[in-house]
Amino acid sequence: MCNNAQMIDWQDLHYFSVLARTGSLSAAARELGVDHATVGRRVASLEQSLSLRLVDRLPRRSPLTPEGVAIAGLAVEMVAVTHAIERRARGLAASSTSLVRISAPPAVAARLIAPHVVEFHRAHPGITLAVSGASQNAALDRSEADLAIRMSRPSEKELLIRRIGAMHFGLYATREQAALPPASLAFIAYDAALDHLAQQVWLRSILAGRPIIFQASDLFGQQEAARAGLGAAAMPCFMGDNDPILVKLPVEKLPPVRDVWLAAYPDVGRSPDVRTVMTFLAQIIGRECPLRD
Amino acid sequence: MCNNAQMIDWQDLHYFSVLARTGSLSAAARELGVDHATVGRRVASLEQSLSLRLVDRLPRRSPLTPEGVAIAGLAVEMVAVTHAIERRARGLAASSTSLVRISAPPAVAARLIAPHVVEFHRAHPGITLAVSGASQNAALDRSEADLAIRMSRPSEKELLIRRIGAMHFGLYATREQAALPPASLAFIAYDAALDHLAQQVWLRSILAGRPIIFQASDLFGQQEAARAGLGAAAMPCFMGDNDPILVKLPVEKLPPVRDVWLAAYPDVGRSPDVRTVMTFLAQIIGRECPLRD
DNA sequence: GATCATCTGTGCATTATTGCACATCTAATG
DNA sequence: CATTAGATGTGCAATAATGCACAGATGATC
Repeated sequence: MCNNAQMIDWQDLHYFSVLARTGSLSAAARELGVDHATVGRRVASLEQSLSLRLVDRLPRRSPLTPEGVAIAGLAVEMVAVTHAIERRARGLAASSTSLVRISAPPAVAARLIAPHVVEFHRAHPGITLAVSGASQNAALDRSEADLAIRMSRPSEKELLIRRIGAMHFGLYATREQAALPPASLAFIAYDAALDHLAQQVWLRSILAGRPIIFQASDLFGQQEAARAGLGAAAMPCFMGDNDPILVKLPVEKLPPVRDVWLAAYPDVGRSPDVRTVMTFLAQIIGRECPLRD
Repeated sequence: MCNNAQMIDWQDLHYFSVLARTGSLSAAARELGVDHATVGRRVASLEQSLSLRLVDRLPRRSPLTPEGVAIAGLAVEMVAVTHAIERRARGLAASSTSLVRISAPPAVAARLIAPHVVEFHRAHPGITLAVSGASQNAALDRSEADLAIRMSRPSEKELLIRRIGAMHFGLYATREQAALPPASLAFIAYDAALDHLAQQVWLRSILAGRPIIFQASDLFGQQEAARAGLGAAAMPCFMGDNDPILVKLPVEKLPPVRDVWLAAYPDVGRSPDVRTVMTFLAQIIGRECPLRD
């Protein structure tokens, strides 16, 4: 009923140990990457847990009380243990540095994932990413990939499946092409083998008698052709919007939105490395292809 | 930009160390007093921080991986340090056990605070409470009390002042009295020295020619008289509602609501013991006299 | 073999924590 | 002595963490 005497929150001890070493709430806050108010509250919480005053709060500094010095002397040991844990963890991770293989549609692999791999690796040196942009679906059941990004929901029941983004499409062309009378616009599309794709169906539905004068088997080719002024191409917004040469054209019919799915087998998905990568992918794709517009 | 490689949250380590010792999320959760889902998330968070898999998650148990055993072996040292901190803190607190003196209106002291002092002391053996129910306001500036509970807002600017409750009043009598025709009801009130109190003003406003046949200088006397069937008394709801003999009567005019204030000098209010007591009082009074109905 | 108790995982509502902005104070500097 | 920079404390909005309820799985028990 009386909640004041709860067990110590170890994170309170952590923040206190940094305050003890740095001498001020603000300096501790900078080192911890939090607000100084948070450090103040955490230390106050520790004082309540211990029923001890650890810090004299003055307007410009927060020197430790004698009791605070005593507790800080013990907390220092926890700092040492934490550093030992981090070193040990790095050693364990390095001795079995993890390879996580991702299969994704080529544009997603090259334009959404690849640009961010550097920062991911910097944060997680123990994880190596292998990103395959093959256009056919890699077989997860044969361990050709650990993670798969798909533009349609995988049907296998035993997979862990997560919807991580919504890909929006638009019609893009150069400024010169965009300035032409609409009736004289020409189009760039996939070849017939990909006529089933939602964005291809959509593109065909807005032709209104206008010609497709170039067919490519992938988006990169379509993008290059559009950039060269050949005509208008249906593209994911993350490609079109980030291309300084291209502009989005107004259209009579709403373009499609395709869900982006992330799939993995459960046993693989339990691995913390794979989960870390899943989180990273969800963040990257969620940012460029948000679930809500 | 990539948040996955944050510094370790020490509380994650804490939860992991309990999981390591107890063998299951549910057992760890019971010991920690949290939900098993919370333990699971905390351990997952630690795994992401360390980029290590610490636990094999099976449907009914969560055995440690070899890496988990290694990290748990280090985390045990943090457990030992935490216990040492707690013992040291208790020793420091006992060597200067704190007396915190509270001044409060008599009914608040006796009926709201006193019943909960046992549990407070159990949780905080290093703090002794002295609760004074004197009806005149103890002087904080002369250190007659460390904390004061007041039914009107203290006017001294230099005090820390906190509104901790809203006291509601009602008219209470025995069931037999309540069954009488309203015109024949008699009343119990304070004596004239307390005519300025809001609840006394209210009571006089609803008399409608009916008599006050008993005057008492405090609420206890009024309560006992009401319990004896003498008539109806205006009382705080926390007294009337908790008295099995009394029932609340319907009234034509809304009874008053009086704010409950907690006051202390800032230097005293910085003491963690005093703050602990302030939190306790705010909880107790906030529960019986909530700020919002 | 059926049933039950207890475990883990997850979506969503609720609660707690944190960040932000501002006020106030003080030490350092010119 | 005036000004400035940087510290702490606090109310409130925003965000994160937690609890709850439920589903599904499994080991123990009958």
